Amino acid sequence: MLHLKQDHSEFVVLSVLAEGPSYGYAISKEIAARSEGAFKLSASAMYPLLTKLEKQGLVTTSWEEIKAQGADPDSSGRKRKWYTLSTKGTKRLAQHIETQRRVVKILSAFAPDALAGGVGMP
Amino acid sequence: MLHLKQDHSEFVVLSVLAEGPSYGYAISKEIAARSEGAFKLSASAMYPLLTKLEKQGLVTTSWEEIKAQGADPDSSGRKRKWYTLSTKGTKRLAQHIETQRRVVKILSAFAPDALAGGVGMP
DNA sequence: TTCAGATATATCAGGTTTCGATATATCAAC
DNA sequence: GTTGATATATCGAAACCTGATATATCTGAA
Repeated sequence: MLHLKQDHSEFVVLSVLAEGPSYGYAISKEIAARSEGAFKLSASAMYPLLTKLEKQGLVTTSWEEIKAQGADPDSSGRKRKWYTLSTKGTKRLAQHIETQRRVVKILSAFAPDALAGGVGMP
Repeated sequence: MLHLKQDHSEFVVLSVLAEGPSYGYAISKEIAARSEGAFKLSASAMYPLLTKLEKQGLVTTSWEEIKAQGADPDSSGRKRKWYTLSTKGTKRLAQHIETQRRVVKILSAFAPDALAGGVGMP
């Protein structure tokens, strides 16, 4: 299982948010699901990262109160913080994709036999 | 220009050493050359990394005295530290290549249109 | 009904890594 | 002689990741 870091984390989170708003816990699960368990973004890495994205204006946020079925209307319930990709975030994602392409292409120059044909080939 | 970090740095350095022994400064230049200037591994990242590789037994080292043409035979001259890939290092490089393949493959699941076909395609 | 496990967010200390600056010293070329 | 390239290395500041910890709620099985 590969622990995501820095660039990959940001790319993957923005990528998930590109399909619609989501929140920390769900993003974490989505990453594990889409990577078939190969990628892991831990909670202690996730939340600081989301805060950073918010500060940079790549996402906007809003809180949701989660009421249980038949719960006391006055009870506070659980809270859920939704993250929505901003225009700036969309642009950043495009940059990440372009960078990733470049990196993969150049890395293949350091291991031609092994990496060439490694992606998108039949 | 992309600054290499952690995993990529190690992979690229081992990859260069796989073609024969080399030394810090030359490795740095080789990386810049092979990536057409796109990758940069700074000296302050290079030397700690090489020391780490040595401690892990992935490379073996030896010092060379560089004498200038017609220089005083007693002068100390410059020193050059050669790094040679060990058997363990060769195995590690193979692991890196395999990991890199996996990562690229899985990342493409997060940006299918953009990354699929990005490497090794006509 | 009780209790474990999942949901949900967040912070902290500790360790690693990276960057930019700095240091030292030799060599080649002009 | 003086600039720029060669060559290795360390330092402090900053950024980052991990594992642990904290808090609190909801769901489902025993």
